Amino acid sequence: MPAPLETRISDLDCASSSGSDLSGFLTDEEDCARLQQAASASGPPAPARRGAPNISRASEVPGAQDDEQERRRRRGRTRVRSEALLHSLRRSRRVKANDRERNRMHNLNAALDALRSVLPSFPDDTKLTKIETLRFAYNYIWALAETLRLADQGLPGGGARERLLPPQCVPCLPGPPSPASDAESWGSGAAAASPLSDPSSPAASEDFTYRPGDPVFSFPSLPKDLLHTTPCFIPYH
DNA sequence: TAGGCCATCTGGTCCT
DNA sequence: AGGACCAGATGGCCTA
Repeated sequence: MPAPLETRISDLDCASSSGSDLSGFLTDEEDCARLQQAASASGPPAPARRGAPNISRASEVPGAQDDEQERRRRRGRTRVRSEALLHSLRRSRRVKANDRERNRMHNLNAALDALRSVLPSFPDDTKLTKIETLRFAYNYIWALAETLRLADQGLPGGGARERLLPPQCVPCLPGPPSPASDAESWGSGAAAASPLSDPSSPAASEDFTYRPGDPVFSFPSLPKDLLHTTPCFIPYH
């Protein structure tokens, strides 16, 4: 059985709105305040103050208990008011959900910005779109793993990262997963799950081809001028 | 002006 | 029950 309307309304958290731009709608605080005001107006009468005489409205208005039409009108007004309150309640919850959703998307965008910041830099005034950022990061990881794998195949003794990547690329790279950060340990996991054997890897897609010595980022949706200003993807000789 | 990208709103579904 | 997540809809802005 649902809680009484006035109880649910009083439970509303009125302090959580972020002051968002909701032109045309009530803010959360406004909604809550209005709901609570309406609830106090239409809810059951407040408990009598201690010592105050407990006198009902009906007894205040002699003859009102006999007026069936008046009671019916009051019931109708109460029902309409309750429906309006429920509508406002839904509205208030919707506004709060919108607020959370907005915040969630902001967090997602912040994560995308963080991802952009660790990808090799493009010209400062160029910002990758969301889909480009994800594709780029995917290819970037794949290419690093593939470069290490090929390098470690052809260059015994490891150290492929240092040999293959120019010094300016080092700040671009995410750190290795463990403190033992030699090329073998860094690349072994990727080699074990080689992108070449993965049908979802760029190498397995007809859109992507990778040959040693090629610039490895060549997915078609990225503008060519961006690709050619990428500093980090040509194997270092 | 069409198309791409983005932010926001919204209702449904899943999870805790 | 409430929050997180998701996908669709919508409108604004920008660019070719």
